Amino acid sequence: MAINHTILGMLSYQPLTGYDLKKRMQGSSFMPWSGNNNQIYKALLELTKYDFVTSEVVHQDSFPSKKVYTITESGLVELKNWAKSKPEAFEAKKPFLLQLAWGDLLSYEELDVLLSQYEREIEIQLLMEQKRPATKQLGRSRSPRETVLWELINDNIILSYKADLEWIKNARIALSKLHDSESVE
Amino acid sequence: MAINHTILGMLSYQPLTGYDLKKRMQGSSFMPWSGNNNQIYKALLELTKYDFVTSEVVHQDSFPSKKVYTITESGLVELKNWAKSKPEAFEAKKPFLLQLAWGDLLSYEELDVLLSQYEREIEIQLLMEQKRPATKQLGRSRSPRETVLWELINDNIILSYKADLEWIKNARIALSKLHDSESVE
DNA sequence: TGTCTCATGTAAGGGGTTACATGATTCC
DNA sequence: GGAATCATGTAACCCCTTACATGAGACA
Repeated sequence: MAINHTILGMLSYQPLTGYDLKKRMQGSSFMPWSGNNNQIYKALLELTKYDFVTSEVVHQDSFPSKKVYTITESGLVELKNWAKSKPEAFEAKKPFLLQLAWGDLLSYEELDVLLSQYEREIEIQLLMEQKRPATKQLGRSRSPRETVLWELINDNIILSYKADLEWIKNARIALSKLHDSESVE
Repeated sequence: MAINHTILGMLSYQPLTGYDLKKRMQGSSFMPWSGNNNQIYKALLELTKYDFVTSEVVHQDSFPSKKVYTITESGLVELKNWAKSKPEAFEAKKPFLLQLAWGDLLSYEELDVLLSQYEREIEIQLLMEQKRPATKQLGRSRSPRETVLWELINDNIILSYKADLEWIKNARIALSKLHDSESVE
C-alpha cells in the first residue's frame, strides 16, 4: 500500500491535516490516486495504529477544528526502509491500445479520426503537465539533490507523454502509407 | 468496462470458452488484467444478458464439458461502436517515482543501488516483451492492415519501456555528476 | 441567495486480486 | 505418486471511486 508511505513522505516535510494531504495529492500527477477522503482518513487511522504518526486536535475560531498529523521516529524509519526497498516496474493502462486492437473493424477514415483524437488527447495531457508547477506542492526542498530528484520525476512523466506522441505520429504515417498503397492497387 | 469489449473483440475472431479467453488474456501484455476466473465468467454472464454473445455447451469425452461462446450480430455492432469511441489517455502507475520522491532520505550509494535495480527491472521487462511472439494469441490476421495495427500495439509497449530506460540512464548520470561536484566542495 | 473554502468523516459500489472447490485425464 | 492441463465456477478481500452528510464563515 504505497499510499500509506506516500502520506508518511508528505508528513516528513511538516505536520499536515487530512485535508492538506488530500489537496497535495490531487495537485500532483505522480501520485496515482484521486486523493479521496475515504482513502486518506483510513490511511491516517492505520498509520496511527502502527505508531507511524501522532495527531493533535487544533481548535480554530473561524474554521472547523482540525487534526494535525505528525510523523514519529518509527514512521521516519519505516519511510526510509520503504524508500530503499526493491523497486517495481511501472504498470500502464492503455485502453487506447485495446481499441486499436479491433481497429480493423473501422474504415481508414474512422481509424484516422480515432488516431488524431488520441494524439490531441496526449498533447493536452502533455501541455497540462508542462504548465503544472512541478512538485512545488510537497514542501520546500531540503537539499539541492532533492530538487534534482523532483525534476527527474517531472521529466519521467513528460517523457512518457512525448514517447507516446512520437509513436502516434509514426502510427498515423504508417497507416496512411498503407492506405495509399492499397488504393493504388 | 473495457474487459467486456476486449472479450467481444477476441470472440470476433472465433468462438471461444471462458478458459480459452483466460489464457489469451494472460498471454498478452496490452490487456491489463490478470485474466482471473472471477472477471471472465462474470463478464460472459453479462455479455449473455445483453445478447452480445450466445453460448453452447459442448460435451467432451476425455475432458470436462465446456461452454463455447459466440459473438452475435448486435455484439459485433457494439464492438465496432466501442472501437470508434473517443479514446482516453493512458494512466501509468509508477511506484518507483514515489520512492524517488523521498529518495533524499538515502545516501548517494543507496540511491544508486535503487536506480540500478530499477534499470535492471525495466531491462528485464523489455526483454520479455521483445521475446514474446507479439499478438499471435488473438487469432489469425484478417487483413494486412490488422497485422500493422498489432505491430503498432507491440511497438507502443516496447517504446514505453525504452523511454523509461533512457530516462533512468540519464537520471543516474545526473545524480553521479551531482555527487562528484558535491564531494569536490 | 448561492457557491466556495475549510474540515472530517461514512456509504455504496465497481473493479480487481488470490485462493478455494471440484474432478477427470495425461505426462513424468 | 505427483504435477499439469482441461474446465467452470465461488468466496473473501483489497483498493479505489463517487457521492453523501454536516456545518461554519467568506464572498459575490
